This record gives sequence, structure tokens and C-alpha cells, in this order.
Amino acid sequence: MASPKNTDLWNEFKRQGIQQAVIRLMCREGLKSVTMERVAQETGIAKGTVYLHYRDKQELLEAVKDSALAPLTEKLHEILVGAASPERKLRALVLRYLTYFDEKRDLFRILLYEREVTRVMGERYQTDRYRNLIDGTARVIRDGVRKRVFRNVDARHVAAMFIESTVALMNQRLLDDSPRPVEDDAELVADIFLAGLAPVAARRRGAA
Amino acid sequence: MASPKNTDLWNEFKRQGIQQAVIRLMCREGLKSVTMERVAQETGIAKGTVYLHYRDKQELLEAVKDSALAPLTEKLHEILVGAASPERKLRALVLRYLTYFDEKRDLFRILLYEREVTRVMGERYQTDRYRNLIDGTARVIRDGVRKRVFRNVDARHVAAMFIESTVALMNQRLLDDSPRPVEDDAELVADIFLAGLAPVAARRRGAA
DNA sequence: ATAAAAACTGACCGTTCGGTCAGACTTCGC
DNA sequence: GCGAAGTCTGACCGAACGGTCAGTTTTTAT
Repeated sequence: MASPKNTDLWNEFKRQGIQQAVIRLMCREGLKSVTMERVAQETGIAKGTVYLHYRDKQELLEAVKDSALAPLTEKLHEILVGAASPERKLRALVLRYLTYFDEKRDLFRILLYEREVTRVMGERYQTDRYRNLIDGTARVIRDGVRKRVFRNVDARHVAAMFIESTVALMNQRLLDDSPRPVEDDAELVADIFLAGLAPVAARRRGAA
Repeated sequence: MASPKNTDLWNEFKRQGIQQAVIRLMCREGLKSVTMERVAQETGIAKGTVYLHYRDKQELLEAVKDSALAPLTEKLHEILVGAASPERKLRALVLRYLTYFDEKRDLFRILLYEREVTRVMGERYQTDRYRNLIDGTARVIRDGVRKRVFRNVDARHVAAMFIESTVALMNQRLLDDSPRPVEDDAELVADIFLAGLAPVAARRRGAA
């Protein structure tokens, strides 16, 4: 073959192939079917070859999780540190989250099992990513409290509730294979929480 | 020995001993350490004896999960079908949930992994219990909507959000080993959702 | 006391799976 | 064309685990 081999690019290409195989396997047959043998088979290479690219199973799974979550994490971070108002940030956050899910339904099936995946490989890994998301959301809420657009609440706790509510809707969408527009679900979460966070003064003034 | 053996009671006692051993193991070393050998060792009997009481590992784990969840499930059901107003039911639900968690912290560590445990044993098992909880909560919300104390929302979706928010706070309590009174956390969830569910009319009238 | 019945034991088996490595195969430089 | 360097292979290994059962111990009935 005349095409270049041996390059970092080519190597990355092969790594991608393996990762895609892992994702396909996970989506099609669940985590239990992701054995190194099956991964190799799905990729179309021998088991030993997988070990030329990843030290062990844990490293492979972490790589898969990282590439799968990277785009979402990045987008969410952009939203959280942006210049919009706290209300708009929360609305944007949940919408992005659910939209990403709809775009990559198969991918997200893995993420729903993330806690399990995480526990299979080296524990507290996911905690960092999750904690960052909670922390970022909490900062937005705290900002809203400071600006008097939210009433005074424990930001971290509400942030956790907000994220988990979003995940809950994502879950519902997946299980029910719901044809509901993403926007509706995103609006539901945002409406509940923004109304729930509205300061008493605003509630007295009345809603739009 | 003069004490009675062979009785159903005595058998139940032995089964309890095995289940307690499973819970101790889970709490102390995580799900991965729950092998039949370790369970037997922890109970103080031989592996084969465990199989005199449970057909296989799956049956044992299901029994453990059932006994652990039964009291909570029962209490929550009482609340959900009771005569109180929808608002009070939701408040009572989240309070019971978090209180039960505080009472049996160790036990609940398992419940947090329930999804994983479930997946390890025969899949959709937990789905039923979870679905019942969601359905019950959704009925309460639907009732509130009918009585015009809640605004018109998708009851099932909000129910899922409500439960997951509760779980989120429970999680926070566990991770942070928070000394916060349970009542405060329960109130937070309830406040957010009740405010979020309040009909526009009520918001115009103003809050207490 | 004794024998039948019941309860218990733990060595053993089969399977699964992560990881290894000696050798086969491919590519590259000359 | 040829040998060296790099790449790939899959048979193999050891550990872990769920489950079994022939044999041992304990309990019960007489």
C-alpha cells in the first residue's frame, strides 16, 4: 500500500477504530459483552493487537468515555462560563444536554450506564466530571442568587437536583422512546426550576 | 442443643444471617467483593450451605434487595395513597425518603448502587419498583393538577424529576457526609417543586 | 444407644476473561 | 531481492468465580 503508515495519525485512526468497536458493542449488547476478545473481533483485529494501543482494559474504557463525553463537556462548559443571565444559562444547559442526547442516542445509552462503567473501571473517575458539572451549575445559581433573580438557596444542592432532573428526563425519553420534541422537555425542567427558584418578590409581582 | 431447629423460623433466621453478611460485605468492600465464597465466609458457613437456602446468586441478591427496600416501599405507598393533599404528599414523600436514608445509611449505600446491582442480576427487575414509585408520584401530581393546585404539566415527567432530585440530595448527603438536618433538605426539594408547580394564578396571588 | 434423616462441608469442576508472548507476516531501507 | 525492523496474531496461561456433590457431622426419633 502507498498510503502512509506508522504515523501518529495512522495510529490515532486505529485507536478510533477500536473505540468505535467498543461503542458499537456496548450499544448492541451491553457492557457485559465488552470483553477484550469481543472488542478485537468487532474491530477486526486480534486481541493482542488491542494491547499494542491500550495498556489494559481500564485504559481503553477510559479513553472511550473521554472521547464520548468530551464534546458535551466542552459545550456545557462554554455555556456555564458564558455571559448570559443565570436563567438563560440554565435553560441553555438543559437544552444542550437533551439535544446532545438526541443527536447521539446510541452514545448516550452508554452515558446512562456511566455510573456502572465507572465502577467497573477505577472508581472515582467519573466523580470529577460529574462534580465539575455540578460545581459549574452551582456557580450559575449562586450568581443568580447574588443578582437577586433567584431566592436564597443552597446552590450545590439545587444544582445537583437540576442536573439529576435533566438526566431523569433524558432517561424518560430513552425508555419511552418518546417522540416529544426536545425543546418541550428542556422547557419543562427549566420552567419548574426557574419558577421554583424565583424570589418571593418576583412571585408577588406575578409571572409573565 | 435444646433449642428448636428445623423450624421455618430457624430457617428464616439463618437466611437473615446470610443476607446480613451480604449487606456487610457490600457496605464494607463493594459489590465486586460479594462472591458466594466471601458471603459464606462472612456468614461463618460453607459455600455449599448458602445454596441450601438460595437457588443461586441472583436469588440471594434479589432477596437482599427486597428485604432492604420493603419497609421503604411500604411507607412510600402509604403516603402516596393516603388522604392528604397533593402538596403534603409530596412533602411527606421526600421527607420519608431522606429520613429512611439517614436511619439506614449503610443500607442505602447499596440502594445507590441499585441500578448496578440490578444490571448484574436479571435486568429489568428494579424497573418495576422504580416505575411504581414514579407512577404513584405521577398520580399525586395529576391529582394536584385536577384540583388546580398545580399547573398543567406532564405528570410522569415531573414525577421522574422529583424522584431523581430527591435521590440527588440523598447522594449529596452521603458524599459530603453532610450534618444538615434531613428536614432542611426535604424542604428544599419540596419548596422548589411546589413553587415550580404552582399555577400562575397562585403565583399572582403571591406566596405566604 | 442407635440408626435414619437432615444439615453441612469444602474440594472440585467448567467456564470466562484479562493479559502474554513466541512466532508469523508486512513494510521499509538499501 | 533481501534482511532488518516493525506489526500483528491467536494459542496459551493463570486467576476468579458460580455451582455441585460425595462424604462427614449433627440432629431427631425411637
